[in-house]
Amino acid sequence: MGENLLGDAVENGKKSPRTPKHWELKERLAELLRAVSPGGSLPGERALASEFGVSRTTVRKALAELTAEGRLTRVHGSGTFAGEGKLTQRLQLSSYTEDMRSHGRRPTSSLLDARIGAADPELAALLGIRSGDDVLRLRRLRRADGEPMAIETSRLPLPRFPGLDRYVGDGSLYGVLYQHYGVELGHAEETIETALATPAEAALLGNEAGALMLLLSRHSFDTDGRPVEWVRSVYRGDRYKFVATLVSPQSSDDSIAARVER
Amino acid sequence: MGENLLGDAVENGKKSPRTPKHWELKERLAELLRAVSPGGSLPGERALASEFGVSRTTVRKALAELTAEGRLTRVHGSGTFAGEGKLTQRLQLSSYTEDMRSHGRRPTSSLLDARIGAADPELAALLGIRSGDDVLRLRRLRRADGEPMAIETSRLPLPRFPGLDRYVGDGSLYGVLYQHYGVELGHAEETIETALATPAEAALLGNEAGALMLLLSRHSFDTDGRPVEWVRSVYRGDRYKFVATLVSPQSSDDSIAARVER
DNA sequence: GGACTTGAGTGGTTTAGACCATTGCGATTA
DNA sequence: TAATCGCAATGGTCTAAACCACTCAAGTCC
Repeated sequence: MGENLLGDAVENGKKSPRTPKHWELKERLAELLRAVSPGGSLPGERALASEFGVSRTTVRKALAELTAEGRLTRVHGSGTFAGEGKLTQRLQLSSYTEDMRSHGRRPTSSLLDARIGAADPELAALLGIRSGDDVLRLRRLRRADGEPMAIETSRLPLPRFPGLDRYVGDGSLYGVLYQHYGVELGHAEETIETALATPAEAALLGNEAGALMLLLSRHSFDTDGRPVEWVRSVYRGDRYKFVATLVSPQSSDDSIAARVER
Repeated sequence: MGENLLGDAVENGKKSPRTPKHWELKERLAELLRAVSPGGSLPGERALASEFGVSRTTVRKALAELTAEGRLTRVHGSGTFAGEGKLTQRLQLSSYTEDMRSHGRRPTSSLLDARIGAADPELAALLGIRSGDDVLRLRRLRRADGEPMAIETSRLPLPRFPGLDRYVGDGSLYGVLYQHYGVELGHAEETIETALATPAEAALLGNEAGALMLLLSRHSFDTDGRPVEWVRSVYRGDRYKFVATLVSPQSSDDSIAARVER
């Protein structure tokens, strides 16, 4: 079995028995969980603690990991329930709306925030403007089938899109850019990393603070290669995964990726 | 300010002051952390607890989050230290080795495991073979500058690559596939999601069990569209992030060439 | 009937304390 | 000198207990 690999570090039968209780408990709870259909409920923390003969603290540590993995959902005054699966989001230039619909989900998006501020030097460089120029900052809450999924913060260079703030609503940003400014997206550079939910994000997402998140940053350019927007989005890690299709670079060995990156 | 959005849920001045101590503590520790250069050490848990007037449990909760975010590194009998930054890995068909080198890192890769087993129906479908056919399973530990970064588990259809198990070592798998079987990769489908490190993975990565991980699954095909391998890799979420370049779907293939010049 | 109150049960936070496992260094020893 | 031992400090695990915040349904009141 796979665990044998760990055994290598152990000299002949001396100090192997150091398996924390919450690991074992987590395994047993995961097993118990398999018998529960999505949305079904589990016993309370205190009941589990006495049933397995451990403290409530230990139970909570095991439950916390299962929750972080998306296998459990916990509701404060209510109980602990089996988790739902993960949705997938394709990494592509198409809009969130299009992509969700293609997965048979009903996407909605609400504007939380729209404000204008001055660009700091770093942001100015990203957006191709001068430091101190006006930047439009939009915050959106993305939902799928009514469930909050992600918080998206876009920043756009106002000098390039004068009056953009007046066109923006709950509708498609890319549609506005095309209709009013003739801008089409050409390519984008995305980075994906892990993060933990801040209290504010958790409150908006119906999540818990400290929950696992996928942090996606997108730097978009138009078909002429000029910067269009810079976006940071946090997605619920327990409900989301990303999909990308990669194509062979060999067709022209001097392909895209390696050289674009300075 | 942005946080005002949260205030909507609070009725007139009644129950706003519900900020857990470990949130506030985390902020203060993060601030304290800014004054420490990467690798520098922080006070011990007990010292922090008494200094901030909270219990050690609360300190540990705050430290745990900072650790999960990669801002701290903790070493058991030794101490707590400021974290290093994150490396980036490009999502592309090129090999791990190439990619790391292009970032100025010294990549190494060791074979942990090579075994042959029978494919279950699901795996058989992924690899384009019949259920029960032989599958070669390879487990590799990837390092950058000697530091363990990821565990990669590849599965390849032996009926398509007879004798492959004899060619495999610490070298390039894709090189072997090309030289002995004339196979070149055409495209791949990748998914990225969050996960937590299992005890076994943590032991190999020098990590802690329960640490944040990026789980990357890759389904690779050759230039003829036939399945070549199915890979699951876990990357340290505190040390890694992924980068992808997206191209516009509407302006077909030649858009790539256009973009390269940019 | 409808609105309100109440209380039991749930998960969330925090404490104080005990003990374990690992590390690293100083003192001791061969 | 070089190896070993011991010990103190560190982070890791676990407990028992208290209290808070939220939910929901049963009961109450109008």
